Amino acid sequence: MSRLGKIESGQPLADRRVDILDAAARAFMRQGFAATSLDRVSDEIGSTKGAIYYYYRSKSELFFAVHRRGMELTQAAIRPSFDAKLSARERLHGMAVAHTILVIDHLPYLRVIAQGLELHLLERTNESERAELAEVAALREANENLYIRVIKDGVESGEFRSVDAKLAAKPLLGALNWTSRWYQPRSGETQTAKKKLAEQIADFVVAGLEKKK
Amino acid sequence: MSRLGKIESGQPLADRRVDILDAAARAFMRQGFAATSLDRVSDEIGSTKGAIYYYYRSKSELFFAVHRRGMELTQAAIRPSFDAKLSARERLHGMAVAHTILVIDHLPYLRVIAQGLELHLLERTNESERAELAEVAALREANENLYIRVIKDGVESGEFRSVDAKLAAKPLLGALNWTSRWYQPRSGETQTAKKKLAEQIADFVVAGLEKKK
DNA sequence: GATGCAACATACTACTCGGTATCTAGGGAC
DNA sequence: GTCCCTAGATACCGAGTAGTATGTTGCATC
Repeated sequence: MSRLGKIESGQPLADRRVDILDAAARAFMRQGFAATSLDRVSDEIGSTKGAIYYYYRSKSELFFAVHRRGMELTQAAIRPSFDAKLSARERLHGMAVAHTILVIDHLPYLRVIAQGLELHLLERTNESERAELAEVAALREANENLYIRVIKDGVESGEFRSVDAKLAAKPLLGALNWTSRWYQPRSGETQTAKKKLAEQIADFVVAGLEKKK
Repeated sequence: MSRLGKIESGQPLADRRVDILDAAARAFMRQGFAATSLDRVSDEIGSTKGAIYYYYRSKSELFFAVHRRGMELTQAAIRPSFDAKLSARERLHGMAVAHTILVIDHLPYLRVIAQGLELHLLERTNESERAELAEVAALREANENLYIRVIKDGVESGEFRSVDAKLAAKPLLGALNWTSRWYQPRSGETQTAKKKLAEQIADFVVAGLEKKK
């Protein structure tokens, strides 16, 4: 069997890749890129560095993979509300709720991407890493663009104040992403409790744009 | 004296301390704590590691000093508006404007504290570092409390929606702190341009709390 | 003009960690 | 039962770096 494919008895290869990625996300969340050692990451799955290097070619490739996964999760979470046939206000509200619940449910990935790719990676990298970096940046931009577009829609429809959508998206995303920094997972938190929290944050960002009337 | 430094009777010692702190803030901003080497920091002021260790006892002490300075700057920036005898709405607006302008004017310090103290420092530290960490956390809380109190005031006066002030402060601070992540210094940016940007962000966070009427 | 101290510079040590090269268990295929 | 490939484990190296121990320079004071 060639690269990533399953064969009988489950999908061992894909599973191990995911195990490693999850462990890396947790480690990067807690300690950041530089302070995280691959020995620690492999310890967490009861394995050694050899396992990681079997699936990933370098530490930074693993880091980028965490970022990409986080971005894709985000896109998947907010897309449906963005595409819904509703008012801009309701679409934005739905995006913000979904975004916040995503942060809660996938905290390691979302906190890592909220921390950002550390900039020194930009400087001394080879060509392939530079390409991955560009890809991750493009994914980030794609997510941001969904918010920019819905803000524009709301301005044009008269639901929102007359703001510069690109600029307005910044504090809006800040409010949402910040959740990954202060939220502490509560064991046994109900789905309704999560949703209530998400609604309050969504109310805040939507109200920040709405016209007073 | 050989190196650039004191000439006559100024406060050479305090100046050098500030030089080092500024260089450290810039380095920590760009690369984070773990990836920043003290050799690099000292290079930036045309000096060597010996100079740093003359003024600071460890790398983490230097890191904490950057944090403390950032917190103190923040407190100093938002205090006046908090204390002003105005409506809660106007006080919060003033705080947010001052906060944002501070971020722009002291980006290295503010971005470092927005990144947060990396959590692995919490784990394996000695007693004195633990104490400094507690102090920095207290300063952070003090700043957040100013926002919480003004939100409460606004709720009680009926200017703001009936929100949980502690919870509402989170996305609000996220919107403000996020500026340190996306803002790129423009050489020759005018004071009015900065203020215009700050006003728009302040409008957003205030509107997020206000009652529609 | 010898002494003392402040303000560093220099040299060195101990240790961590990314990456690599090599080894190995185990399960199909024949 | 031999081959062989997958999925790692183990051992190792070299670079980078926090912290330290010691050297050095210039000014101030007597």
